[in-house]
Amino acid sequence: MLKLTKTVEYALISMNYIENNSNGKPVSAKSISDQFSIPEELLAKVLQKLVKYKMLESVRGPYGGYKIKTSTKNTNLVYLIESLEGPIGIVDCSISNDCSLLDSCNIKSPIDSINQNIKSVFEKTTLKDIIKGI
Amino acid sequence: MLKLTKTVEYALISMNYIENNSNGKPVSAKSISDQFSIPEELLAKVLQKLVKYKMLESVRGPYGGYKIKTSTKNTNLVYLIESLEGPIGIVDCSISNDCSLLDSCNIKSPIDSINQNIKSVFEKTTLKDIIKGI
DNA sequence: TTATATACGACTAAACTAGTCGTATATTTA
DNA sequence: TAAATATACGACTAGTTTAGTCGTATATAA
Ligand code: SF4
Ligand code: SF4
Repeated sequence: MLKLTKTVEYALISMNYIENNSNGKPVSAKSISDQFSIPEELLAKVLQKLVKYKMLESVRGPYGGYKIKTSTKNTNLVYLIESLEGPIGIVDCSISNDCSLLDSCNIKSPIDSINQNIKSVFEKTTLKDIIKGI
Repeated sequence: MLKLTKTVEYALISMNYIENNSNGKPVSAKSISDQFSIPEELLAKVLQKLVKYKMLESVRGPYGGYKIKTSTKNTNLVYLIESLEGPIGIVDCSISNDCSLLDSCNIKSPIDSINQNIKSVFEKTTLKDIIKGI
């Protein structure tokens, strides 16, 4: 409950590792997977999504791999998480309005408020914070 | 991801409903289950846990049910959630120290900080806030 | 041309969450 | 004291989500 997914953790670990081990050269999925014992195919899919959403760029072929896009170091975690996992919300109705209790629900308003506070924690944290360590 | 469980939602809905429909008399699980179309046995188990952790008190037999313990209106949501679901933590290592990456992990420190911020959102919210609506 | 590495979708396994069932116990009222 | 009502509690099943695997295609350096 209230957990991040491994996908998100792998993304953050990778961004940090790439930033600190790149020197301008691309870092391969394999090298990250070795370093942290993350299943290679799984990690590759995560990195590919980060490329899709412009947080990394990729270089194919031998000596290829992934590089950080410096322009996205100010990206906040809501963007990263939602890119990987879809909308953040602590209950169904904060995402989709399809809860069957919606009409009778007596806690929606305070829950919405909590949800907003949770989101703002992730909004205030940027990739820069993760890459440096706080 | 980052979702509350139905158990927690049912607990909050029930506390709110009991508070506003009690008039000193106990409110039965059945009546709450009817009102919100929550499976009766499931709800009963949730309410029983709330009794176990002193947020409700129960009255057995006909005309029985559950009453709010006024002393616990200042209870915060960390206490309620952890009573029902165990320790709150956005990653494994914020709960149990048994992550296999613990030694090599390069994001533990910033993640710990985020985790603390998330917990404090729930710490700052009390049952009073939920019962009234914010 | 070969080896390396990303790209992408389909599939399986494992874990967690939600819901059900059966039985026991307490208490009110007739 | 019998019957009806309602909580107490543990075991079990079903459903959903998360994690991980596999197969195939494509790009590129040497
Ligand atoms: S409407 Fe109420 S019960 Fe349904 S998801 Fe929202 S908060 Fe939860
Ligand atoms: S040690 Fe790192 S990888 Fe493991 S749970 Fe903690 S933050 Fe996640």
